[in-house]
Amino acid sequence: MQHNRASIADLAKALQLSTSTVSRALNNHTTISEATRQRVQQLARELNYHPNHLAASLRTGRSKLLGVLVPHIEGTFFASVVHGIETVASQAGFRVMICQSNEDVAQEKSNIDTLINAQVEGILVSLSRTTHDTRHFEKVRQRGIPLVFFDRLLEAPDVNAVVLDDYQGAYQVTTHLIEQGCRRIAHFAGPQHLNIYRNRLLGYQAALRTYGLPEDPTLLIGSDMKLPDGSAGMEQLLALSPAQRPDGLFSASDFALVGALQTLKARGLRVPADMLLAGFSNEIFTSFTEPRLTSVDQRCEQMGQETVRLFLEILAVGTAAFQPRRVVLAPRLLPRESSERPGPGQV
Amino acid sequence: MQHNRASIADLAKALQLSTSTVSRALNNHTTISEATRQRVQQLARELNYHPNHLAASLRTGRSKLLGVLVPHIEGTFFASVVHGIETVASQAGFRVMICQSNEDVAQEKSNIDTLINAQVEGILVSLSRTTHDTRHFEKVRQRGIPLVFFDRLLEAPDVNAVVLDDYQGAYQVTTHLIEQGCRRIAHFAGPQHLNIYRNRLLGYQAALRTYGLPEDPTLLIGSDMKLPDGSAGMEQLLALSPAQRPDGLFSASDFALVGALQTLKARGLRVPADMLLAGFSNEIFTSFTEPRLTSVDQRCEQMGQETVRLFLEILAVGTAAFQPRRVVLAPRLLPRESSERPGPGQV
DNA sequence: CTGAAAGCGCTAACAA
DNA sequence: TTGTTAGCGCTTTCAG
Repeated sequence: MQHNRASIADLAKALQLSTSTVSRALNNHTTISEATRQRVQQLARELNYHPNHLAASLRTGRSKLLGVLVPHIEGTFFASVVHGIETVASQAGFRVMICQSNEDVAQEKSNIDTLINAQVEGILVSLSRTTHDTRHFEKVRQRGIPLVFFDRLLEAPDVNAVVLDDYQGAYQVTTHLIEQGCRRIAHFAGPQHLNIYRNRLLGYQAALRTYGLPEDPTLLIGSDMKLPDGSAGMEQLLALSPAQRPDGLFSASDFALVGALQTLKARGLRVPADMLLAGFSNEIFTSFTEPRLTSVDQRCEQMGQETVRLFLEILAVGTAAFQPRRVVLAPRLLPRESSERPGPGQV
Repeated sequence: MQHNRASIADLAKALQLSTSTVSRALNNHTTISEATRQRVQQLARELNYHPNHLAASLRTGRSKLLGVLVPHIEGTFFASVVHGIETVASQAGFRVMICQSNEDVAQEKSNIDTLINAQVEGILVSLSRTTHDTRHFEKVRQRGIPLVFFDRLLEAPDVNAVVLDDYQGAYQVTTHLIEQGCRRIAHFAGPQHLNIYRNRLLGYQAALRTYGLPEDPTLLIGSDMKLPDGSAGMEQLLALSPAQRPDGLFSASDFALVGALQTLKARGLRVPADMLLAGFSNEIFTSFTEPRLTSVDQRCEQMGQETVRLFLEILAVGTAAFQPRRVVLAPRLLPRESSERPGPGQV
């Protein structure tokens, strides 16, 4: 007992009991006398006993470990989703193991191995930006480990997933801009192999069609959605002839939107007087800029919670028997100053 | 092999070898023939073999697991520190288990248990805001588990820690404000039982003394450092008589500073014309506000990296033998528009 | 270079 | 209600 690490065997010896009895007492089994239970738990406290989860997991085949694989945890979105995941997971007695792919497929692959080796009972994943196929998830299926995607995924028939209705969110925000008077709305689109950016583009286009507005390809700018991409995109838009210049912008990312805003200001243009702006994700800073930026809430916490719930369902039913399901969350438009129709009293 | 989960025993049987030989082959032991090694690794690949870390850890007594306990992962700071931790940890072959205390001592306590039970080989921790004593870390010491604090800690003689020189950072930023012309500088201070906020206050006071400026208690406002606290604090400052009103503000948190900025603007005051502002932490949004906010870089990534390095050192030397050490990182002042001396040409 | 055997700490039949 | 026994998958002496 070099380091004061008592084991069940230690307790058993000290109390003249068998290890099984001690184990049962510690786990509050029903088939144990109250007296023994008390004695055991008392001594456990005194000796500062801590169960060895490794050993228990190995024996039971249940690690009570849940793997989470995200592109990164910077920014509001993934941090909040992870928070939602932890809340529900810990309620269900699961510990969570978080891995970051850093938007890199290679790391995503090796993280999958790490999680499998750690014997997680399930994997919750949001794909990296550089992931174009999901063959590396085959081994997860093969092993019968429940797999649930959230937010970012590759379309496939039989996947479990929790996603935001990005199409609907984009449709709403675009409609909002139109109703505020915009007629030429630009769109900053993200990598189209990712469902989220594709759906945001589709929602944008659908809204234009609904209102009979033309889709002008010069107003559609694809990028990686970082802040500098937004600045560059806006430069591109401002280079257009006055007739071609948009009166509104819907960016699929708040970061790119801030870049656009900064460029507009640097050029002496005003928001919303000269152009209306709207983004996506409701990053914390959208309320800190001037003007505050209209955005779409992605239900981050709820997404995390639902993802775990879906995992728990699969676990209960069994991977083989479970009918793959997709949970779709409703987005929420958050109109702010950046998309307020310039009043008649203004210049 | 219900789920295609091959074990060493399976490989051994298939190859007519002993499990020990297979184990050695998989772990690239030297005492193994190249031919056998190839055969084993080949089959392992074919059967999609994944080692069971649980079993290996149980046997070797080395989990290769590192516990990280943070108040939360929202915001730039902790997310970046965690990133730094993961980088160095994974290089050293450690997996990382992240727990969030949600700024709650009770959760901090139970997280400690979780980590101990998971058999982590070390614990890296930044204290929750509600932690006033560290008795719950006693069991970590008792078990001889290396313990390293970072950023937030309670002063004690024998702790291992990696911290920013908050005193120096505060001293620099306050000096900067003074050099920009401020004579009455307010300070938003955080909970004083936390080293970081105490040291920031001390640095602020030291700078005032250096320049012979009086310390006016009406300019010192303590709070929880959230955004609304900053708004309230600024209300309080603006309620002062013109003679008492400060011409500069150093907030120990960027969030509170944004609150202050918003209140100033709402009252029709301008920054930096009417008041100079500076914060701490270099949150991402400090570059998104108008004006951009002066802040102090906390070396987040580096802090994470150094914390792991210190842990690895302790692990190498042994907890008992290791002479507790404190690593202090140098802050970096980032002057931005919010603290630019109002030029003579301005109103 | 390879094999036999023991055991990490725990749980769960089965037996008493 | 408690004890006996076996074994989860792996590593590691010790022997050959």
